[in-house]
Amino acid sequence: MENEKENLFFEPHKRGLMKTPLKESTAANIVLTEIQPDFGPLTTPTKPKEISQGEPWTPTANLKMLISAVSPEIRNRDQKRGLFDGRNGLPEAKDCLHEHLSGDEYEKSQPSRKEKSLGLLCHKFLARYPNYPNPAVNNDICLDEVAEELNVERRRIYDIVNVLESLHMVSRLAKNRYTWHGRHNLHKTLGTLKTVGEENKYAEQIMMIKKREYEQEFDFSKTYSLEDHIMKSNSGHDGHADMCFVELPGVEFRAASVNSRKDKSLRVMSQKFVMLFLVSTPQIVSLEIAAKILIGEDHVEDLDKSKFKTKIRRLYDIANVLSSLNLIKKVHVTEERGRKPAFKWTGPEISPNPSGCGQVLPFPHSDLEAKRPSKDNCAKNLFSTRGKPNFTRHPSLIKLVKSIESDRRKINSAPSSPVKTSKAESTQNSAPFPSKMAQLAAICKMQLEEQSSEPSKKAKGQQERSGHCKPASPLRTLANAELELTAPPLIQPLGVVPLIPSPLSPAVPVILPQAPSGPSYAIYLQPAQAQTMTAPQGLSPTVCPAPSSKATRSKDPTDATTEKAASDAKSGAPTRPGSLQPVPDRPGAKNRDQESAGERGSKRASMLDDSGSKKKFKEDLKGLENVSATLFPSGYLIPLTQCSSLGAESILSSKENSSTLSPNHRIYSSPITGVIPVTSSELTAVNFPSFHVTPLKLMVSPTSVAAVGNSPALTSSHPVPGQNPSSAIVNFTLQHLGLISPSVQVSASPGAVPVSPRIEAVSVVPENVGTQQGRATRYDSPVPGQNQPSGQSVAVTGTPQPVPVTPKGSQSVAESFFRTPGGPVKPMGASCMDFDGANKTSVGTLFVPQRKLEVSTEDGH
DNA sequence: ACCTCCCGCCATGCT
DNA sequence: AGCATGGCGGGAGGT
Repeated sequence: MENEKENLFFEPHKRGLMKTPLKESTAANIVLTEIQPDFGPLTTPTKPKEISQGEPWTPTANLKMLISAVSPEIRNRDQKRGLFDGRNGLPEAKDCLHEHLSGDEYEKSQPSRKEKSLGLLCHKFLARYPNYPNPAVNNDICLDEVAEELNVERRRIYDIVNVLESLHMVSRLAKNRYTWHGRHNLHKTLGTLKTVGEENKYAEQIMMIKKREYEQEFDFSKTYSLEDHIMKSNSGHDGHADMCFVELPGVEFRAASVNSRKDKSLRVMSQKFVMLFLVSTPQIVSLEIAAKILIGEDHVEDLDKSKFKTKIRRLYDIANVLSSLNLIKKVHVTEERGRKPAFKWTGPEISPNPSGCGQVLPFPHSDLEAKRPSKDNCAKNLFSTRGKPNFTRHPSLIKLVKSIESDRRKINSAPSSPVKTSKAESTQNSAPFPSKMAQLAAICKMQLEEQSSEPSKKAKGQQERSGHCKPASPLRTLANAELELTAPPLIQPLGVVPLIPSPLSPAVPVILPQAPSGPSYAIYLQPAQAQTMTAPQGLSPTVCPAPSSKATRSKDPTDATTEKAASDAKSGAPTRPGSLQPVPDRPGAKNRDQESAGERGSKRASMLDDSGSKKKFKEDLKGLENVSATLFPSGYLIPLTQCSSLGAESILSSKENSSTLSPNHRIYSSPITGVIPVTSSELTAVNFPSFHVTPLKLMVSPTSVAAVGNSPALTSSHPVPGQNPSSAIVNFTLQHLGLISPSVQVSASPGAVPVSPRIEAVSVVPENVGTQQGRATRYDSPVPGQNQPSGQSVAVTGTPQPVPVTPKGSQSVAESFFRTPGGPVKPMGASCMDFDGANKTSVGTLFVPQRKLEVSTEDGH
């Protein structure tokens, strides 16, 4: 197991390389490996499924047990696998299954549709890689391999990868090969997307559409005009930009070039979709609106139903992936008309600028930087070369890029012939499975241990793992070590943590004392994930406000808090491992290097021009700068001391979520999934285009409320293990932080509680994301148990605890702070990045709808 | 009956 | 031509 862990942590892709060691771990793995070769899908195997079945579950019996416990379905799978294991011919195996199992049984054994969901698949996928991979290692992803390991058709992997690519979490390296960047670039990417979104006036478009709709309700004639209006406007200036794929500095190109094909595609749609969240005040976007806007861009004119339908389908695909990343959460917005599916942004708040202050990209750039105000400057100063500008790729540029890339690819691809590797890697299977196992285990663990007192330990363990650092592995590089070290501190709950004085000190041994406090784990895991994990089980910390709140329910907010925490956890979860970690790494440095920085730089430079349009950034940035400065002078701040960490987290979290927006926003912004923006203005603005300003009532379901309450701070603050922090505390904290408005308190009762005067009736019902289940662990999970009992480690990830309050912000914060490109030091940039948002805001404010808006989060289905 | 969205056909475009 | 990508929408599972 250890080996596996190491491998996993270090470099996911490496696993393939590492495989050998992995194999050792389990005989089964070996078998799989051997078997796989037979398949010999040099080309892309059409149906990995078969293959996969055999492979995946090699993991330890313990894990299996856990998993089985978790789900009967899983159990069935295992059974199947067992059958397969022996076999060389998959078909035969299947037959056997059929024979052995009665029709019903067989059917049962068949994974249900849910099990095949893209969200779950994405979770599995994500579990294979660390949120913050060590750049030094090559984190290559072989699509074939992954498809096999996950037992899905490659087509599905493309869906996931395309979305991840849109976020620059992966980049195409060559045919069949992608490089995993994890979340290193995420913040930056989001910043860029936000900027682009602003440029495109998405917020305005949203408002227009809403307005239009609103009007339509009573007046058809108007509708059209409005629509046309909107559409035109959109298509007009923005249209062009929209079509382009927004690239990030370090990561992007290949994909685009490769895919020059259709820039609209899932990738672009994904980016646009994300932009909508980033620019809208409430950060809640309904599918309907998103689809309209996306269609509008392409073809304003026809809102053809079929087209709309197709768009919606795609959006679901994208949403599933984003949900798995804990960036969004499914909610329902209820308006007069009825209830509409929508998604709420649960990711970090982002400043308009390319966030990456010191981030990742080393390439110098120009325009963007120049434009960028302080943030960028900060980044620049800190890292001269680094600030990468973001830009939208211009079609014209694409060709150039392509040629360049093609050359590069040729080079890259040659070596890569994926197939073989994959097989070889197949060995990895062990790894992958472990991850799965880990996830499952994590879930189980969470359930079992929710209440266990040791969360902190687990967390630590997980953290390390998650961090992709392999705990004991000799392999670790300093960087990793640093990461690990830093990460934990950040992550850990305020109270809990100990140790490492500062993230900066890399030398410090990673092991954190695991305090009994539960929260610690929360830290590791990003809230979002945590949630996810839980949710599936029904544990849903988030969901159940009541339990969490028990401590003190004095205010509903508490409950809300819980939810939030959960949601946060979810959101954070993906990141968990790394999220907190301060990864000093320079993301992708390696990869980049491989790619030829020079090319990129040049490309980018050219790109910059294109992107150059973003003057907005500057403005935004300015605002952000101020904010950031105010909030956190420097990333350094973050000595992980408990106290400090808490403060930082809270702050950060609040920042992120609320982002730049006005104070009001903060409240809303809270990562909490269900949370509804308390502030009436924001909500109204976004949601309701209506011009009339009317006070709205916010109806918050308990859950949602709970969510509100959850603030990262809380999480961090509460050392208490799994249990939710007392609601009172939470409330206090939140309020204190500004996450929640005092007025907002949430009531436990299911009924909605009027929050702000303005809001008349907004009810939020938390829905859990469908995928929640699998999410839990990522990378960490895979390794069941090195040091810790397998279960524990897993648990960390998945801790179901309801309240793990990891603040989203914490994650982001951590990232920003730690991420110093060069090293530990990167104060300014990070800080800058995180806090931005204040300035922007709100177009939406304009309209205050009289309508009532209800936002409900779905609990797990 | 509606919401989701899996599944896989088949177009597209690179090699 | 062969293969990698991925657009697309039928249609089915879930609720």
